[in-house]
Amino acid sequence: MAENLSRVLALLGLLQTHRQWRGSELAARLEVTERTLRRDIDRIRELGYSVAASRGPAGGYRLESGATLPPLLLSEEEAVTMAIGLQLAASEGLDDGQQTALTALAKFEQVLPSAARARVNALGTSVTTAAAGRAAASPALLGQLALACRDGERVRFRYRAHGAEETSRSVEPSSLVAADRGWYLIGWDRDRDAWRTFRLDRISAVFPTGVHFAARPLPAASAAEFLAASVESVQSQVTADVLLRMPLADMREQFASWAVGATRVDDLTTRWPVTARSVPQLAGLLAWIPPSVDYEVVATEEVLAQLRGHAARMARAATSQ
Amino acid sequence: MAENLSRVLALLGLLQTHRQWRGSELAARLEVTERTLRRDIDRIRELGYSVAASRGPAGGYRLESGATLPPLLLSEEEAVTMAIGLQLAASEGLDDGQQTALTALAKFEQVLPSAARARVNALGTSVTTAAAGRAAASPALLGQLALACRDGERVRFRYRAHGAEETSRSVEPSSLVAADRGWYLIGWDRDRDAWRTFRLDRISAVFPTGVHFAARPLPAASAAEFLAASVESVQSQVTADVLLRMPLADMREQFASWAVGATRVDDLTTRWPVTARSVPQLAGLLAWIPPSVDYEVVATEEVLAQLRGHAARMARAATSQ
DNA sequence: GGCATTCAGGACGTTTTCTGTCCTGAATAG
DNA sequence: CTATTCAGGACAGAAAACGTCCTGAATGCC
Repeated sequence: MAENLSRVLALLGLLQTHRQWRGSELAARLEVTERTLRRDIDRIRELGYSVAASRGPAGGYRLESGATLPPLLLSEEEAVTMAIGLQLAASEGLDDGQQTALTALAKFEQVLPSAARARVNALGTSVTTAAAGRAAASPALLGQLALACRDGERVRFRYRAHGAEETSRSVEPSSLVAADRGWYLIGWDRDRDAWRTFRLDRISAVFPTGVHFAARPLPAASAAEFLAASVESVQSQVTADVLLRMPLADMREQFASWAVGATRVDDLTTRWPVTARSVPQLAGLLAWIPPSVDYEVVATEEVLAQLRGHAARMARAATSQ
Repeated sequence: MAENLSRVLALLGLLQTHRQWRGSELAARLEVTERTLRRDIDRIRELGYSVAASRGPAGGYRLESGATLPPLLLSEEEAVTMAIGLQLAASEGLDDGQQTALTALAKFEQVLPSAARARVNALGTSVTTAAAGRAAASPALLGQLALACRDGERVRFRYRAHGAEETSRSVEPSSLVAADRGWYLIGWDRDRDAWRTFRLDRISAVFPTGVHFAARPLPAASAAEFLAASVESVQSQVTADVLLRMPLADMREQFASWAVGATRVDDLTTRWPVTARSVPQLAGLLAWIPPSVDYEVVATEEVLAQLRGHAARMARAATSQ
């Protein structure tokens, strides 16, 4: 029997739900002697996870941060939230973590109970769409393709290229990239014998073939091209200085942690450096400056022109009917 | 020795990193006989996690979605990404998951190795600030308080109320609420013997006292009041119809999954219903309409006025120098 | 300074489990 | 038809787990 194993796992789970537990209570829950509990705790310690103990009344055991992360025992609720959080992190273009976000997502995709998966899809689309400026990919699709990329599994899907008929593609997926306007899949198109990029929102009816392929290195030239096409738009930044007609102290007060990097110009003016990934995002940020505060944007003429255009359009759009 | 335990855990980890594994390979990695490996697989199955096996060449073991989620074994990288994703999910106001996001975050907070935690803080602030319209709370603070709320642990911190001196507070934290303008902590102020709300960006120097308290139910009247103050601003919505000067098909094409709910008005016009949590957020969304597309906003006069004000201010702000 | 509470861990005997080494079966792909 | 891969019974020696009993030691409270 794996009585032993399941008990230690349960113990880990318990330690993760409350900060502190008295030994007697844990022993009772697990239906073992306190002596055995102590041995279980030792076992967990031997695995490298640090559990601290304090003595005396108000003492007890607690799981602490150690060298490595213990196995996470999540409720289904939490798992759903985490999966959505990951999608957000991925689509937010958390540059550093984009690939890791996808490998983590693949882990969920593999084992998430189907009821939970349904909830992820339902909640995920609403949240991700609302969230940021990027067209959100369907969570289900993202998960499926992330898994296929990770495992090197050939997929077949229907694709509707710009203005063209829908066609069926057989692709060896290589990686997923979030660009400004949406998600792209980079993969080897087996029918056309060439690397291609596919916009995720034009992909439908994906199904994994179960056939695995040997990883095919992106040729240097094309790789550069592909990455240029995607990474450029990910990393390109718009920087601007916003001169706010308000004292630095007030600005700190109202903007809270947004205020990072703001400096005083004079008693009534604050300089607030802003970086965004695109002009629309910059415009979105400016929208949050309180109505009572006047401001001025210092940026390249091109950026300013776009902002003016945007403002003019919005002014026209919002005339009373 | 807990050799046994650690091996099964390692096996679970391996099964989570690739879709499929051959038995011989797993056995080699774990340095046991294949017979023992089969027994380990059985143990995992006995725990309720479903691992499927297929025979013949190209066969192997794979972890599948079952009734319950197996313990997740994440790399530190993945954990960092996930923690940030959770913060995003929480601050994005994932309505359904707001509390779960925090309890999940608390789990991380408790066990995340300190190196990883540092990275979460560093990356987290930058991402969350850039992300959305809400003033982001420091991830560290959020995590700390989430933990204290979950465990019913009294905390002490310094608080600088609006325009007042900084004071020291001793509080029994009850819950964290994300409102439009930022995060709030609801707690019982022990010095004032009353329920209070605290803006997170005015809290500093938090430290947990280690003293636990019995959960004190929010009195109905006050609870209503508190929740009104916060939930109202969370749930209040701004709705508008945007009339886009472009055919529905084109709009679908360009807006992809954003286009949900859009309907055709005539050959050249598309109606796009938008809901946002506030006018600034609405303005932020409008910013993403491509420059070449003209549009018109149908909404209450109040909303329109705010949009006009915003547009006028931006136009002034973006004049060339 | 006592006293209750709580973790720590050695010793021991019995019971159970685990592992490797055989083996035979059965499904599957080419 | 054959090679490959999972499945699982039997067996014996080694190892571990568990409960019971006990002594220490830290801690907070009165």
